[in-house]
Amino acid sequence: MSDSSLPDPSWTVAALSALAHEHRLAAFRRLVEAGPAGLNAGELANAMALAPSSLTFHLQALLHAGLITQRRASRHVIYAADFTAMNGLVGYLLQNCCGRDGACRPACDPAPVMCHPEQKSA
Amino acid sequence: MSDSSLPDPSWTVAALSALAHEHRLAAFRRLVEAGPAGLNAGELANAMALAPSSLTFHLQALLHAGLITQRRASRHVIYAADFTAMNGLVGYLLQNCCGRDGACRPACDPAPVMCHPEQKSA
DNA sequence: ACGATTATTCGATAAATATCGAATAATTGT
DNA sequence: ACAATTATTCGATATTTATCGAATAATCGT
Repeated sequence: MSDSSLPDPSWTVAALSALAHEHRLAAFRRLVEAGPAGLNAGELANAMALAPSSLTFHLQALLHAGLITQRRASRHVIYAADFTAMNGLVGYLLQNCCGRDGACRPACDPAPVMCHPEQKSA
Repeated sequence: MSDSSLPDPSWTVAALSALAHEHRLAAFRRLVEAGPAGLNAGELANAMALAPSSLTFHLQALLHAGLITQRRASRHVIYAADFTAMNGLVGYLLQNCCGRDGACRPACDPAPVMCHPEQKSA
């Protein structure tokens, strides 16, 4: 498998823009930390010192770029990182911005790694 | 080994911002294509339909973020992609935005790859 | 030294982004 | 139904970004 359909440049720009902000990168990192369970808007706004309306503004940017998902649980709205989308973004960068002969390829470095991720995915 | 010093979040935001624009992503991709030899400002401005002053504006953004290098050759100014910097950016995303158990790891997929880039780096 | 070539800086201007408080919507508990 | 809780939308405003033409700087050829 390996879905292999790479994102197009215009989506990539949207995704990069979404992450290219201090607060949004921080929020996304927290959501990555939280895993599929996600975090609600209140927890997030509380953790980062931000007005609720400002946080919503940033979450909309991430949501619109498809990097996070949104669901409702009673009166909370829960956000979670979309790892598939992030996967697409990293894939795009590796394939288009790192040169043909892998001039930049940190991915395999940190561990011996046998190059066959499990990809559990929920 | 493995330089291991990861970029800090604030540099990461700068690098993401630099790439988060249609023209800059396109320019960077061309520079990646061109490899260490690079391209001069004129070739770049010509290839993309952009006023020279506008291109300079975008190249400064990439340069300031450390994603490209600049050197002079007679009356041309030649820009080249900095693969080490790109490496750092991808490394940051993989380590901080992809979950602990590698929820997003496309890097090892495309090729068998033996993970030893040359990194000439003049 | 002079004109031609190449690129950057300098205004000026238009457009997009980020911020917040106040008003509105959605949901729950009583 | 009503008050309380949680989150979003709606202005209003300040800041940053992007764009271009014109002026300046740097280098080359002759």
